[in-house]
This record gives sequence, structure tokens and C-alpha cells, in this order.
Amino acid sequence: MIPGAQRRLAATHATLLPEHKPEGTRGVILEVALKLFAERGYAGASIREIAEAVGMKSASLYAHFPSKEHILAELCRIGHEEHRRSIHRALLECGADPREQVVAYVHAHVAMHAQFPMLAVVANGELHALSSELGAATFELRNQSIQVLEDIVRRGLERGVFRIAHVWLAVAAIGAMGIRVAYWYTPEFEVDAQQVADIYAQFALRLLGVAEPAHPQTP
Amino acid sequence: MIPGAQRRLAATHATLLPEHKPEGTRGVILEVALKLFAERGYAGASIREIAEAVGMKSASLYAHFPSKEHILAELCRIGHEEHRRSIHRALLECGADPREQVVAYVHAHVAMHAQFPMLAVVANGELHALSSELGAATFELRNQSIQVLEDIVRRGLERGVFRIAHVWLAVAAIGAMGIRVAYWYTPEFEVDAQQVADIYAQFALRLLGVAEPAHPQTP
DNA sequence: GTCTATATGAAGATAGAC
DNA sequence: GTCTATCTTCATATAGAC
Repeated sequence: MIPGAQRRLAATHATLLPEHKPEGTRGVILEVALKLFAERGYAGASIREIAEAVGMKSASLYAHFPSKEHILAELCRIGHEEHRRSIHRALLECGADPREQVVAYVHAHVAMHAQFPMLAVVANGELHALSSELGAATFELRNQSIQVLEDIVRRGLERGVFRIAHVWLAVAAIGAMGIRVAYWYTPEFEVDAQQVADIYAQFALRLLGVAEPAHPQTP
Repeated sequence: MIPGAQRRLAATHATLLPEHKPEGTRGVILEVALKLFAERGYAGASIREIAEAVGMKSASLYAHFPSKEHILAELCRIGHEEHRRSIHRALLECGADPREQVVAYVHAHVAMHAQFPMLAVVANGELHALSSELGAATFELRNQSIQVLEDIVRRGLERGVFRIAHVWLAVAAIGAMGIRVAYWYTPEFEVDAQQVADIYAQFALRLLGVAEPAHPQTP
């Protein structure tokens, strides 16, 4: 049974990678807002709550961000940048075989959702709350990441290494497995993030109809 | 590429089954609130917007529901009741083979998310917004539905028909595939809900390591 | 950059007439 | 059951002192 029911997600701690976290107060605000947006949703968290958790008055936030929406926009951008970066890096380190590429993609996708669950929940689940002015660039990033998986799957299908009836249905299913990891994974889970990513990569291959090597005990 | 980006979900129409929709104004309010909660989230939709969409003043809503939270509670309850009912019915019509049971479960799970996407998005995604007083019973319902799948997978593993390293990881992955369907499926999608459910049931079997009958062309 | 003070509007909810 | 009118609280955001 999933731990932490009654909460929106199981994770309790918001983390931003040092390379994404601005120095000083701006970084603190982002991390605090990330936690509140993840737990209550963008509309459900107020700037007063954010300010209180940071340890300042709400008016002072406006010295760092022009609006609440800009805070969310920055978090969404960071989340999808990190997602794209980790997938890009994983694909650089593997060959041209679509099976290898699916493993790399899914491993990176799942590991990111397990390691930064609050960032993933907010960047994906609250993106729709942004005006098109502030959200369009990040939507484009997201679409590109989906497109990468779609291209891999299509190539594998054309080369006969995957056996599926419909590309999008497989892409959506594989993406979904990873997206939901952010809601139930915590560092206390009995399997660590890398192992979850390994196992989910295998699930993805199976889903795509890739035959597995025969079991050792089976002649 | 997924249609309808920029929106929280692709569906544009809220539907409640006649057996779940109360007669008269109460039913209209539920359907209207369902659409707004699905599109903007519970916190992002106001009772004034709901009232306006129904065609009345906000004060009049209180003749039908004691609070905004009670409207959400009712929608969550309906959603999880329908989910449980459709899974229960599907399992009654199949045998004792865990493979058959997984197919029945996933088919019902996915079909429900495709046919009632707004209900699924709200019942699952906004449940956390309820106080424990109003949400506890529905949380219990949800946990039971997950438990049913967990039991099926565990039985299949014990009987040697499934080959997976970790029960929860498989259960979460299979559940996730279906949950996300609610976000991208629309009746205009090129594959209908029943076919999506069929294909996702096959994905689930593959994910669980069930060997498929050899391809006709492969001797 | 942070504060106090405040503008301005919107939120959920209630009272009481019809 | 629906309305008008209103209460009270809370929201985002700004002005201006320090």
C-alpha cells in the first residue's frame, strides 16, 4: 500500500539542484514556494504562506519576483529544463539501438521524478495555471521531451524491434509510469531511486514488446 | 503529439452517469462544478463561477450543498464508487487466472478514465483537498481499489505466471498508465476508449512479464 | 531589501425577503 | 429555492518610510 495517503504526494522535502537554485533569498523563496505549490497546488497556496515560511512579510517577496505567477513560471521552467537536460545527457551516452535509447530515456525520466518529486509535480501538474505569456516556452520544452520519446519509439517500430499497435498509446503509457512516481516515491521507500528507474526501464521495454533473454533456469 | 496542450486535460465536456447524477438542480450543480474543478482545480474555481455557469446566484447554491467542500466530496465519492463498481463487475465476469484478472482490471480502469476523464481527474487529483472528515471514506475506497490490483499481481507472482522484481512497482506502473489517460483522451481521439483499454490491458500483461503467443508469421 | 500600512478586489458563507 | 444585500476574511499587489 502506498504510504502517505491523504497528502497530495508522499515526499515531504523540496529540493532544487544547486545549479538551478539562485543564490540568496531568491533561491529560498523558490524552494519554499515549491513545497507549498506541490502540497496545496498553485491556487491553494498564498503568497502570505510563502512569505511566512520564508520568514518575511508578503510585501517583501515583490522585491524578488514581480508576481506569484512569476514564481510558478520559474519553477516550471527549472523543472522542465532539468528533465530535458537529464534525458539529453542519458541519450548522449548510448548507441543507436532504440532499445538502448528507451532504457536511457526511461531511466532518466523516472530517476528525475523520484529524486525531485515536488519539482516534477509542480512543473507538470501546475503548468496549466500559467498564462500563455508565461507558460508558452515551458510548454514547448515539455512537448519537445515527449517528442524525443515518440521519435525513439517510432524508429524502433520501423526497425522491427518494437511490437506495438499504436505509437502514442505506448508513449503515453511509458511517460505516465514515470510521472506518477513523483506522487508516491520518497527517499524512505524500500527501493532506491536508481533501482526504481532500472526496473521501470525494463517495464518500458516489455511494454514495447521487446523479447527478453530466456530465464537461466529455463533451458 | 498530445492534443489540447495548455489545458489541464484534453476533455471539454463533463459527464456523470445517470445513475450517479441526482435529479434536478443538484445534478446540474455537480456537473458544472465537475467541469470547473477539472479544468482549474478545486482551489482555482470559485463558487461564484460555478453559480454563474449553472445560471444562478452563488447564495442559491447553499440551498443544495452546505459548502463548496461538500460539492467536491460528493464528486470524489461518485468517481471512486464508479471506479470500484466497474472493476468489481469486470472481475465477476472472469475466471481465476491472474492474467485474465489483470486484463479485466486494467480494461475497466482505463475505460473509466477515458469515458469520464473529468470525473477521474477530480476524484483522484483533488481528493487531497478534502478535510479528513469529508475525505476519509473516499480515501478508503481508493485504497481498496489499489489493494485489489495488488492482490491479483501478488497471486500471479506466487503462481509463477508473472515475472516481476517488486509488486508495488508494477502495481504503481499499471495504475499510472490508466490514471494519465484521463488527461489526454478525448472522444475525438483516433482510437476509441474500448480499444485503448484493450491495448493498455495488453501493455499491463507485457509489463508483468507474461509471454505472448508467438507471432503468426514467426514459425 | 525589508518593513508597516493600505488599496482593491474576490473569496466562502449567511440573513432575510419573496 | 432563488433572490438581494451583506458579513468577514483573505487574496494579490502597491506606496513609501527606513
